[in-house]
Amino acid sequence: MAHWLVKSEPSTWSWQQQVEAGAKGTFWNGVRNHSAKLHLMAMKKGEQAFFYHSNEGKEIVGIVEVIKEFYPDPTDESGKFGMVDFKAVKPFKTPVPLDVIKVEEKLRDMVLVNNSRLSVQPVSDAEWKLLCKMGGV
DNA sequence: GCCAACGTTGGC
DNA sequence: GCCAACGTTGGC
Repeated sequence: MAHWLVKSEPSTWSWQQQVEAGAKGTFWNGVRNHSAKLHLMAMKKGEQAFFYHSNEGKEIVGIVEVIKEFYPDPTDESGKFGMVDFKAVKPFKTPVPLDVIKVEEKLRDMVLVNNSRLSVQPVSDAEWKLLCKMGGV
């Protein structure tokens, strides 16, 4: 099973809001990048992703799960992009900030470190396990 | 608030 | 189809 990492600016959509959305979750729209779109399309229901706060916090704050696979984004006039639905699974006991990820040798190949602008990215099994441990989950 | 990195756009 | 110019993202 694949794992992922999604980014959001807290001022746009925060972890807190994701939690408040509850079990029915919410859509994840706004992706207008083809690499990110390909990752969204590859997601399967039940797969999990890290929820990362960009700009403010710059840390992984929790885990979300895919509850609806890729479907067209009605707010995209071009019709090229789409979105998935996520629900919050559980918060990190200890959020893992970017600077900690950067200095951890095992995480230095993460897309988050090397291509910080990609808003949806894959996470390897090893990275997933380590980050869960670091987050106290 | 600044600026580097990246993606996209548009002229040729 | 190439590449310069521009806009956006996101770390600092």
